[in-house]
Amino acid sequence: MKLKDSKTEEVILDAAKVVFMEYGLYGARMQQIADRAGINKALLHYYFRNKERLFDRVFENALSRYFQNMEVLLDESLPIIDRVHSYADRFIDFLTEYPQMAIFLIKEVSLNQALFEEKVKSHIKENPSLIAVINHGIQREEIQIIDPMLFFVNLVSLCTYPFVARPIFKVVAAKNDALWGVEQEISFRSSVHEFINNKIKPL
Amino acid sequence: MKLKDSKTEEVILDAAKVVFMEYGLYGARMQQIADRAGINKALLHYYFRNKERLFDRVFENALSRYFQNMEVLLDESLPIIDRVHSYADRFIDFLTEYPQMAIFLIKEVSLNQALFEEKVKSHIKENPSLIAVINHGIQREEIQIIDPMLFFVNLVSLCTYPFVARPIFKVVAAKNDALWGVEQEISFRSSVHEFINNKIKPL
DNA sequence: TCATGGTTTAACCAAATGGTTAACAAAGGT
DNA sequence: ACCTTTGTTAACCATTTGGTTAAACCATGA
Repeated sequence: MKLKDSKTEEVILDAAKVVFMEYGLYGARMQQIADRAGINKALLHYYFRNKERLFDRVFENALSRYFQNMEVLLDESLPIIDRVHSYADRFIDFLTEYPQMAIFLIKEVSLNQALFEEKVKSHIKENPSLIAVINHGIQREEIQIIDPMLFFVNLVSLCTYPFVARPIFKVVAAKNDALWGVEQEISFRSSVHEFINNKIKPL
Repeated sequence: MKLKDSKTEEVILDAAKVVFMEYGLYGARMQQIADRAGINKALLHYYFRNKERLFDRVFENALSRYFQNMEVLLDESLPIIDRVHSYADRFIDFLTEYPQMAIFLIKEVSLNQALFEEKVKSHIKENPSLIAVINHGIQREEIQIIDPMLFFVNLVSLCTYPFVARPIFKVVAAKNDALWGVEQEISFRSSVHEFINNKIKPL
């Protein structure tokens, strides 16, 4: 028998994404998700059994997106330093498109670190890691960098935290008659690339 | 009649701090707080009327602590660049002592930005701002810096995000046979100071 | 010692919430 | 037309949870 090719599942996932992103696993309400999806609450359970399973799916999708932007690192045709610059750009692109994603990950990870580690491990196995690529570049004597892990942390911090703490920065900016918004995106990006150039020395 | 100088209020606030920090306003349970404080749940309401008021007190305390470390900036006896370095150190000291504080602020701010702005405004009025101090230094031609607001965002990102995303970084580090923990604190601090020195030019 | 009033508790309540059930609608195969 | 499977809903249930109440507790001043 042919199944009714219902879009319901997708509609639910979309709604759940929005609600979970904003309120987290505990804060989100099943009724709220059902309302946003325009369906009866029981349908949520019909499709996803329970809240946690629904959340898992949303979280899994978010994680996929989060790791998707790492693929640039594999492009062997580019010098490593270019790949790092692209990586940073993709990272910022990604966060510009899904600004809540970072904070969503942070929030849930801080609540349930074990679950996160389990979920991330499979992704991390399939995906290239910036650090591995850098280490490879060092071994091939293509680049020089003091501490790859520290570089990674610094870089990701520079890229991510402005999105995570945007509301805080907005208040601070307003207080100081400074600007902080889309207008600053270009100089923000430049500052990240400048940081990369300061840290990675081509040989 | 003399009031029993009860420490109950303080005991409750301590317990509430821990629970709210971990689970946030919505995730925290009054019973959980009462249990941790070793008292009856009704006492919470006796002292703080309701959950939101209790949360407000905890949040207010956290905010005070958060702004406390800004006082270095006012020490006119120091050159501005030294004050910035001290500011960064205090910032990291603070987050080392209260690692959950940053993520706690972020989480609650993202849920209720209006409330945060209201609460922060009073603090921000009484406290010096790094940006204001830097602007002052530029005007006095003591230092040169391209974009104070951008510098502020970059600096705070470098200092804060490693604490916010510590669980994520730990997983990444483990995957790459790298280290990320207390042992790296010194080189982490150095990287922040290095960033400051790269950006601020004394005249 | 005992009345007073702040402090603390057990028991309770109403609302919210995740989840279930049973009935119904729709759609396809025969 | 009729049956079977899938999709959808309203009504319901059990539990959780923030909050209330009334009574007990206990230090103190008279």
